[in-house]
Amino acid sequence: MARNLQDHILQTASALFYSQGIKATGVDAIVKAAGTTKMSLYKYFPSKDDLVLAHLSKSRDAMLNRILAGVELRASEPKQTLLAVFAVFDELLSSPEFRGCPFINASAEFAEASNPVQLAAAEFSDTFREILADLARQAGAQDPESLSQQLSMLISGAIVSEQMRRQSGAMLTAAAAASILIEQSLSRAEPA
Amino acid sequence: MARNLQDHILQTASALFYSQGIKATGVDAIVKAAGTTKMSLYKYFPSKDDLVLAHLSKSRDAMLNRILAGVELRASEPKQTLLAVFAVFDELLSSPEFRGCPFINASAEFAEASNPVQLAAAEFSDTFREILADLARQAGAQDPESLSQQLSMLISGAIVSEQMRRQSGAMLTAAAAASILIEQSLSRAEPA
DNA sequence: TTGCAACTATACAGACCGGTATGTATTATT
DNA sequence: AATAATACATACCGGTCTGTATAGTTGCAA
Repeated sequence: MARNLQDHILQTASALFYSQGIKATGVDAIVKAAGTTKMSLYKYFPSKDDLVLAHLSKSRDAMLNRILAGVELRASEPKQTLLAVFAVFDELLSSPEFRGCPFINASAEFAEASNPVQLAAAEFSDTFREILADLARQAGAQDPESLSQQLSMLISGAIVSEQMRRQSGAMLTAAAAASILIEQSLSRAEPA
Repeated sequence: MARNLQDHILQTASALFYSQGIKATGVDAIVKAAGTTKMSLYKYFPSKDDLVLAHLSKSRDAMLNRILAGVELRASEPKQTLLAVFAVFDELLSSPEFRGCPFINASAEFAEASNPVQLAAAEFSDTFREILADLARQAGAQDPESLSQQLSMLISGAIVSEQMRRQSGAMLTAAAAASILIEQSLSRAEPA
């Protein structure tokens, strides 16, 4: 199952952090769930904080890969490519394991602005927006920066909405709004 | 300053819960900040959970009052009334004490779906959406439910965006998107 | 077979958590 | 002056937290 113990511990911790929250998950619980011992855990991760940051890094990579793969899979005309991002997130929200965005949640759990967890969350947020901005630019949007920020806010909003009330179809409603905003931005960008 | 001790304790706790997070704020810290003792705190709030729920209830009332007052203050034509909500939130985001939405953050801190904190957060979210839906209905929107969900998602999204990166002007960008969505919804609602 | 590294088992340190017990000072009411 | 309510002071409880120390076990390789 786990090629090496370090990965196995990280994977176990990651699942617990996401499903129960980071502060709510003790090291003992991780050790028990992973079927290992504290000594082994602390061998690979010198502190819980290191483990938390590794979890966020892993989540970051998984999320970005999933988005890029989904976009590539559904890629067609420019507008549909942007909407493909919403389809990817709609899949995520539909999973019974969905428990919100790991970065939004982590940002809420660790309040101090200087905390490394906050920085990791902010960095992911920026990267995601840049991806959207690139897609918007390729689609020929009038103001790719604004459009990407708006689409990213719709997605974040749909995530927290779905987190509070499941099966609300939030991401589809968000996609409908996105469609209108994209249309506007593309039509205004056409030269006369 | 504090007319009675109970209010004073709640106010102190509320500020700490919001600024540092709920789980990160211990009872001892609240007692110390309020200049009182544990015994007095536990007289009025039988458990920390009770204090947390009181904090959310207080935040709920404060937030709803602020929104309604802001809307009434800026009320003019229907569309501007909806956009007034965004102006209220832009004010909130501009405060140096801003640390995100108390309910989104609380929802992230307490993961279990059945937790009373989750229920309080969901209830606020619903109430807020109903207010937006009423305004959208009064404005003559084509589909007030969808529009209100979209506007609410833009606002939540702008809040988390601003939480991760301050001074990003997220709420103004959200308002621009809202303006487009409102326009569309109103124009489509006009009978031919 | 010996040796070594990875891993396990378990106990513990020290701090902090929410919550309680006991007793005292202050103030208002009667 | 007697009583009752309110708040304070302080010490303590059991439990949990992150992190460490010590010792035993396994498996593989020379």
